[in-house]
Amino acid sequence: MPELPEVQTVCDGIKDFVIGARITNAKIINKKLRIEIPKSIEKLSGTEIQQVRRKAKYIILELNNDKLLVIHLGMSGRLTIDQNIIGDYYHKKSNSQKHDHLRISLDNGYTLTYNDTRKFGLIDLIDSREESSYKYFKHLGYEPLSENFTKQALEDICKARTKNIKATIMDASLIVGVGNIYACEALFRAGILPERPAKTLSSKELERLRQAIISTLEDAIKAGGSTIQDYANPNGEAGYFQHSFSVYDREDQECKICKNKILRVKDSGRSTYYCKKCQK
DNA sequence: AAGAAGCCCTGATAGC
DNA sequence: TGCTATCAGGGCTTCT
Repeated sequence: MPELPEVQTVCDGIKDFVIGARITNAKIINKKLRIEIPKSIEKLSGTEIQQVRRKAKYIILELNNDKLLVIHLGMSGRLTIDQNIIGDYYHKKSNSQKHDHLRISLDNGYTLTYNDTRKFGLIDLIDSREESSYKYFKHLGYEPLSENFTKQALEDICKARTKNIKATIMDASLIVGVGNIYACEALFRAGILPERPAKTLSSKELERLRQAIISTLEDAIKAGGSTIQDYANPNGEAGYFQHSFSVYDREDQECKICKNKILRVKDSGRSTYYCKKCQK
């Protein structure tokens, strides 16, 4: 379940291995994902990867042919770096090959593999000039870690909104990158009940929430940073900041602040964890 | 227009 | 033991 911090960690982790490298071979192993992997990806041999960046929860590889390789990890997607042994001979040690979908061999001896058991991810190849009009990008909301995500921005989002605050901050057309885990964590950190309609939050509460969203994501990125090595390590696996979750997946356990039991409720099919005493 | 529900998928787990 | 039912969840599509 990668969210923004995990996606950022993956971007940071693969950078050293792919930037400046040329693709020697791109092989689609299983095209079935959220959308079919376009065949055009197999014609990328000779192309250089110039930059790696994140947009919402998408990973973007900038190529030197004015194309962007767009990757979304969905629920269970993984990008791993393995070392080729001889030329294109592929020696994968990091995890099972069972759900491999795409394998990109590079001229520096490394192989980038996309693996996704649940097939909720996406891999696409688009023209760099169409980035802003791309179907999956054009409706994206604020980047929470950008300067655009101001106090005023969050107030405008919530001003007349009747749906609850948790669903609001998880809505990618409003704010990107905040999934179920970090929505629960940020609301706990801000001391706000998840089910409250967005428009009932005061200006002061919204500012507390904004700062909680930012700090929760930043802390998770910092924690992820210490596991960057693992992405390069064939045996490694970068995980969540899970040792420090305050409420997520802690039903019936003690609240770290007040010792009351953490509660779990279902909200539009998603589990929501919170502390009834610490969150108002 | 906004919000809620449905759907995609597999593996882990619970229930019989 | 081994089968079957349930659940998890991001994000798009469809319905209200």
